Amino acid sequence: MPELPEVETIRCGLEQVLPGRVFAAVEIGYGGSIKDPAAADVMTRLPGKRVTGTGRRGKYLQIFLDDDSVLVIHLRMTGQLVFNEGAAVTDKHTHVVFSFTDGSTLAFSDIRKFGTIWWVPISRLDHIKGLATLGPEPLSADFHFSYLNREVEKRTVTIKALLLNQQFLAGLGNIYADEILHRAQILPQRKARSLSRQERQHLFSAIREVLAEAIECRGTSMSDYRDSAGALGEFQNRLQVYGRRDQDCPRCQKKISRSKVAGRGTHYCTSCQH
DNA sequence: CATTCCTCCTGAGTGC
DNA sequence: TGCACTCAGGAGGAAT
Repeated sequence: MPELPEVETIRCGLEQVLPGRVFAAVEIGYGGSIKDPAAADVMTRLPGKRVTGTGRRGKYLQIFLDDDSVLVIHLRMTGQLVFNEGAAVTDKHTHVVFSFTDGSTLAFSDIRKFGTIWWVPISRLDHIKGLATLGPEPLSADFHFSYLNREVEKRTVTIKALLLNQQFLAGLGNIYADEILHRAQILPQRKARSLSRQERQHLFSAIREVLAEAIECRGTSMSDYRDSAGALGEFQNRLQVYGRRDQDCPRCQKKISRSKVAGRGTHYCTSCQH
């Protein structure tokens, strides 16, 4: 599932190829992927617009256009966004294909159809609710220890639930929440406010370290994730707990546990996480 | 306001 | 082999 490192990897790939290209056509196989405006509007009005750059907030990918509008794409669980210098490689899960005037294409595919595309003026970006209410970017200076310390203190939920809350912090999903808590040696079912000051500091560092390493590895390809060139990431080879139920903990060699926490399948080591 | 539950969707896995 | 069933999960919205 694409989380911050995967979306950032895709953004980085698109930044290399999209700026300067001009949309020529939009083919829509499943209009449900386009939330706003109506799919027909995108088909008639997007052609002629030129890409000026790319951006990302949390798991929201942004493609900026020369009329001060922006395409916003959220891949949710199984979405993929693949650029091709020629015709798109499509299957029954390809829902939208953007073509550029030079014959190149950008294909949006999504098995579970949870992924969403918006096209809005930059001035109306805050009408996308999930985007408007996002917490700080974990790798930016907006995210600092005193913020985490303050937020953790006032929450009654488990620390796993808090890490998954996009309003607390932008971009974490199920995989990295588990990996971060393992690195910080904190059990996911702990109440957020029960963490000691030292645990909060370990957590703060773990968030930034795990995300930075995952970006360096170009993301985690457990199942569906591919980068903008259709290539796999590498971080699945570095996972310590996620998807490793009953295997040995790399830190202490005890068996990894899995149970449901915050409604999500959650992986942890009862021996070295406390 | 904070939190929990339900919903969207399809493919993979399980049991019979 | 086929069928019914459960599970996986991001996030919006309803319910509590």
